[in-house]
Amino acid sequence: MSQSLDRALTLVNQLATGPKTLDELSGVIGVHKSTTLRLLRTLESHRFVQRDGVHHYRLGTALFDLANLALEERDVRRAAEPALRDLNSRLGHTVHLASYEDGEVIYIDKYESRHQMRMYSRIGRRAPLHCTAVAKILLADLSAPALQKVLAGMEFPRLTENTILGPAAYLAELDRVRANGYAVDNSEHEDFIHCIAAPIKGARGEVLAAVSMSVPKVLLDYEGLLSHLPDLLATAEAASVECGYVPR
Amino acid sequence: MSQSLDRALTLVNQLATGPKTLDELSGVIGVHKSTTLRLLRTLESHRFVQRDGVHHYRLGTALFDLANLALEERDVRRAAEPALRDLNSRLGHTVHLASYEDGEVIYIDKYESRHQMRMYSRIGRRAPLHCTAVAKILLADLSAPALQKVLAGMEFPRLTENTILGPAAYLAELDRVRANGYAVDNSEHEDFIHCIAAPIKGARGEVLAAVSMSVPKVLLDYEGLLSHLPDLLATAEAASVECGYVPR
DNA sequence: AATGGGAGTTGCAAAATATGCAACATCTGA
DNA sequence: TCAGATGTTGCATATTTTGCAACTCCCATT
Repeated sequence: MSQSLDRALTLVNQLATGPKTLDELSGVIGVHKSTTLRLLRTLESHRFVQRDGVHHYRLGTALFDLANLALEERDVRRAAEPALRDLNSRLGHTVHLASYEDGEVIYIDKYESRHQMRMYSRIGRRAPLHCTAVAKILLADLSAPALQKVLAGMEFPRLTENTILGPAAYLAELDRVRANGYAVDNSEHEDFIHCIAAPIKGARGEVLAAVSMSVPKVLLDYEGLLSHLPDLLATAEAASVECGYVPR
Repeated sequence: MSQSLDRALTLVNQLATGPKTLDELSGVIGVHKSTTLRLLRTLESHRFVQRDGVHHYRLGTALFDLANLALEERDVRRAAEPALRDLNSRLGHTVHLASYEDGEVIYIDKYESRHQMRMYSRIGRRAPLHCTAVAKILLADLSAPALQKVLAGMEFPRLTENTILGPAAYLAELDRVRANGYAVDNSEHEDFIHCIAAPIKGARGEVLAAVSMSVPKVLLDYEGLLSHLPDLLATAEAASVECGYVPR
């Protein structure tokens, strides 16, 4: 649509593979080197590229600034939406997005089950800390002192016969979560529902939010639920990438 | 130089402050909205911007990719050079750049003192772990198990009367380094030289390298050396930013 | 020191490209 | 259904980009 802009962006992409000379770059976009030079100078004036001594151009610092600004701007909810919606529409189960705020875990988004049986939960509502998979994911990422503080205020009411009942068992569970990279709620909250959750990460690898899938036991037994883990983890990774996370 | 490119880059910069509508963006660059639309579409085709539902454009994921590629491409030595050269030329003292590689600390760059007395050191040479400021910086960032492993193979030969002589004292020193954000070598290596060092960090806050300034005691006493800490830390931060680090 | 080659830079004229316009399309809310 | 706001397209115009060729600068080689 805009030729010169298109060429310039192609140059930037090319520079991503390493520093290049003026002639190399001219070859890539197939124009005269004077044309390339003028494009590079404009890019340079916006700090998109910089000269690397003589004879070489490379990506400039504006990219870092922009990427970081974009990250601040971008909120998890919106960035994760396509991946979560996809998971929800493919499997038809309830998908929740939750985030940690100041000692609490809050549901910030929800994609309804396509089945009859629906979960009682609402955006904005707090998730119980001791018996939900999302809370386990989010608390597992806290620093030791922050976790201790939260733990000090936690209660462990028995809700089902699987409910984790005390700090020691809960800490051990968090260790498993960290080791596995996912969390489960094996009917610890309600007898008839179980749930798996995975972390959505940001550019620095920090956990921004947790995504979970909740399924009534009548539809899928525990083993069947766990078989969806790779799918859930892939969903979480796709959402993470949208939030600036770099896999591996 | 290239008008349309310049306008497009201005748009990208503008979008960094948050999602904008077509009309807002047209206003910023002062052209007809159809022109803006065409620029945005080209940017969109390169994933530099993306449509945020309707009515809004925001920065796209290409920025993340490019920023990360730029980081991999960019090596510390080259990225840190301007800042280090500046420090060296302003103060005239020896500046070293060192990095941690597989249990060892290696000098990867050096800017010579402008004074008569020069340090015996060479690029590519290993720095002693127990008595140099750069090693303290780099080891202080290791994970606990990695540090233990290095510590197991460390020796603590007495080189001066200030040399740290055992693992316990060394670990305590590393705690101080972490707390302070800088390290010193208070004549622990050679009687007549002392030294301060600071970390150069990458995009995820990890320590990529350490920069140090070494000064003969006859030129500057210990207090005088420490008075240069703010300058050294500013230098390290400038180099860090070049490596993708985001302050605060 | 002179020479030659490679890389970068500039002015200019030609022409391809980007632009504004106005008409049209689409969506939202009354 | 309509009004208004926002987004989109075709087209003629002229502005902007382009390639060219000449020139400079820097380095390496003789």
